[in-house]
Amino acid sequence: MSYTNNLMETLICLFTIKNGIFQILLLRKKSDPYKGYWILPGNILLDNETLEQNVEGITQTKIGLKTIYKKQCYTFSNINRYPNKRVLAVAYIGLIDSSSILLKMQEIPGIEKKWFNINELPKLGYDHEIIVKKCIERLQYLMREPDIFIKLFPSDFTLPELQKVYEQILNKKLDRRNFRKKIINLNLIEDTGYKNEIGNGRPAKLYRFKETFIKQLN
Amino acid sequence: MSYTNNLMETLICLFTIKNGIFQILLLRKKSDPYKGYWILPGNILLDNETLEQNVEGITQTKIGLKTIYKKQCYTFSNINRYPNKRVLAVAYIGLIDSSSILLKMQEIPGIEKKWFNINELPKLGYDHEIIVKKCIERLQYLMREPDIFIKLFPSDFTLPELQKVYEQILNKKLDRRNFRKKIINLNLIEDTGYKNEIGNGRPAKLYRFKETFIKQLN
DNA sequence: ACAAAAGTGTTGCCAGTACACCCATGA
DNA sequence: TCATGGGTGTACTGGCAACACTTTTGT
Repeated sequence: MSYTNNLMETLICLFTIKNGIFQILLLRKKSDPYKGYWILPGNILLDNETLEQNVEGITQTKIGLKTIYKKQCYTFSNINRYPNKRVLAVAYIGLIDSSSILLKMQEIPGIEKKWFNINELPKLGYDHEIIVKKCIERLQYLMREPDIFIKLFPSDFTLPELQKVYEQILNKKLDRRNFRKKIINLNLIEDTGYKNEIGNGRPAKLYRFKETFIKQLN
Repeated sequence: MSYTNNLMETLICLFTIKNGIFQILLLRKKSDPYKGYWILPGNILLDNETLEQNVEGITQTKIGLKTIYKKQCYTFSNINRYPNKRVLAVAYIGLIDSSSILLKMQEIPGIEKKWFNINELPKLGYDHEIIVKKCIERLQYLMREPDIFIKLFPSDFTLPELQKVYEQILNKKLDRRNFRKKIINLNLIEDTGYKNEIGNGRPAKLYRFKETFIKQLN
């Protein structure tokens, strides 16, 4: 019974939508324990930084991005979540849109990272599967706020694309007409006048976030 | 730069309704730093316990209750939230009803505790004022779920009493007729047939939680 | 009788849901 | 011309908000 060895780590569940699919970023573990497994990006908390600073550090040194939108999710404290030593974990949800990934995410030497379809997760190391599950639950909750999707989703986009995002995250089918009505009534997006020309069938209208909406986010 | 000294504490914002007033339990700090200040009940996390076990420990040894309803709220990590050393805090919301306090809460030698009206908080030690604020915000959120009030509120009760609870926690006036309609439509409570005889004016009907509702909570 | 607080009903509005047909494009 | 997927309107429902008068008690 002592209290000198409570290490603390932060973990990031970084979500995005790539090619219309809800995905999460995982890193390949290069050393034991769990060598070869995929795990969440994370880091041990240092004495002289806050959790948020630590998350920023992970973002830059392990993910290869300058900054991400993030929200604290939950703190995990099972005794045996780590082999050999006691480590608590504070999980953060991170959100990023796919065009920011393309434009801004750098490769980092020695780090193997990969986006996984949320329905096709590999076997994860540690208790990270539980942590991912909790973060998804919280994200479903966050999606009640209608302005979250701008974090996940780039301009320009079509409403069918956006609907598929909601359907994947909330894990249920939505009615097309009702969805359109709801999103358009939010008054956050506008028609660009352009159309998405790819794919079968009638081309979908391209929408963008309104300037006023983007501004008020900063 | 090291990571051996990250102490961790849990803190409990224990809320109740006493005499119709929304209150929080604070303890008097007996030693420096912040000697004489009021602070949240808390404890340093040990190696061999989870956060929840630690909260249970506080509940029993510092508050004098066997168990409480609790929910993790948020983890605080400002570098200077503690003088001299670095301590992170995981805040929990606790809820208890006033008749459980009367029947079950024990005095503990050496501990001075007191319930404070939420609008008349004394000067708090550490960053506990910020933590209380965050927990109240989360509680307002929790109150959206209509079954939370059973944790805070004993049977039997009158609807005007219950309404005052909501008004205090949500910090706004509610319409009496609409409030009654909403609560009664939840179908969670029933008329006892008795009336509250004290006070001026027309006596209010006494309600109780339905058996079926109480059962499904366990 | 009057002061004080509790109880009660109606209406309008908005958000959510269910549901079926037409439109634009590529093959 | 047909297959594919996108776009649109209407009607119903339930929850929420606004609002004023009557009832029961103690003094």
